[in-house]
Amino acid sequence: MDKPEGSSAGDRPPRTDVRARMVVGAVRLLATKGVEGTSFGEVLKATDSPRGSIYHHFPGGKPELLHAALDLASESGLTTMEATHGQPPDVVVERFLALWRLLLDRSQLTAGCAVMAVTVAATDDDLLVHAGTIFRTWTERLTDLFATGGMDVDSARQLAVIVIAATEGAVVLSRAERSAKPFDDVETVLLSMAKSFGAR
Amino acid sequence: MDKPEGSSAGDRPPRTDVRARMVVGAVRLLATKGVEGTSFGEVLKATDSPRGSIYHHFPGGKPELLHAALDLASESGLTTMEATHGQPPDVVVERFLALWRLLLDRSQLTAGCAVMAVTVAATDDDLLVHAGTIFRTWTERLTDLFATGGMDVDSARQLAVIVIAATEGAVVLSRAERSAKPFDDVETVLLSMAKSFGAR
DNA sequence: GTCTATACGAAGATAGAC
DNA sequence: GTCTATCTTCGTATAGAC
Repeated sequence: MDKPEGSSAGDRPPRTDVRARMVVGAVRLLATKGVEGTSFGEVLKATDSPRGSIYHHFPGGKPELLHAALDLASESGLTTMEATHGQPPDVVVERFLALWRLLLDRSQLTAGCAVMAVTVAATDDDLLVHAGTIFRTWTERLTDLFATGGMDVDSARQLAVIVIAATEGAVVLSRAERSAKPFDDVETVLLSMAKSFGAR
Repeated sequence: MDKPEGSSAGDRPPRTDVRARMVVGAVRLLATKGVEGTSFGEVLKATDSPRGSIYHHFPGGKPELLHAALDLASESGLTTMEATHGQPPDVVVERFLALWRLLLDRSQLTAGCAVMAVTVAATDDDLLVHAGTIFRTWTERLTDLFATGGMDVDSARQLAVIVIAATEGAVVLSRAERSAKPFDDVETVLLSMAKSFGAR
């Protein structure tokens, strides 16, 4: 996980990876404390990064950091989805939900979705558009997977949208209520839905 | 809720209502700009209130303002629900969705849910608990309405949770994507669900 | 009940040394 | 590439006059 820190020629770049660490930290902070709580100070403290390198790695300041965090969050969702290619709809739904359950479990119900955090804070217009693009991409990807799994396109899109909306909402409910129950209930309903939808 | 503060007996209180205006403004700001954007400065500007009266009306400072905003948001949801007492589940769902659609329409897709905004920002523990209580209360109330409408209690609770989760999520998606389509899709699915659930 | 003035700290951002 | 120092803006909060 750490760098070789090579010396001579032909070697890999120094790879301090401070930037990457900061982006990961930003995603985590967004998920747990929102945009407000994702100050450079907090990111630095959480990732043990040198203060002097903030504007070296992020000349665009905080917006650039947030955009980078959105990209990372987006990818992590997409990666999970790709892994379910070829599976039937209910399995795709199950895996998608498992990603979020893992987030809730590991954080002891203190973390949510970084993309949602940015959407809700909505300070910057560019950031809102970026978040919207991510949600749209997720929806399209899920739709494709459901269609590949045998569903007709209209049903596939409807299922994709409600899976994403309900999951995002469920994460918020479980976080606020400090209980996994809302998430469990939503999971039960979504799974049975995917099965009956899949029949079409 | 407020104290008479009167001098002599029987007279109406001065009713400047500055406090009430500020709370309404705070709810709106929370829904559109999140906790970060709901500074006293913004609230004052938005509600055209006198700066000097902030700590007169809210001795507890910003947390007190946010708690008051949560209470108001909670009530507005509950009021809408009460109005559907005795109706069948799909009508209850329809009315609940109509409340959120109105919010999206009137704000031209720029507003979301104030309770969610507080949950996601999660600065203060008391505020998170308060938000959780509201979600739980909404869920219980919806469950009652569905049960009264003829559903068995387990189905009623499951339907209540997914309606709230999916609606909250749909509002976020539509806001971020600047399109009512995600909300429309979720509405379609939830309504057909309420109908088939209602049969049990 | 509302005003002004002000203290205080946090956060974003820049400049120049090392 | 990282450091320190500094500037500015903003938001919360208090004090005391009107």
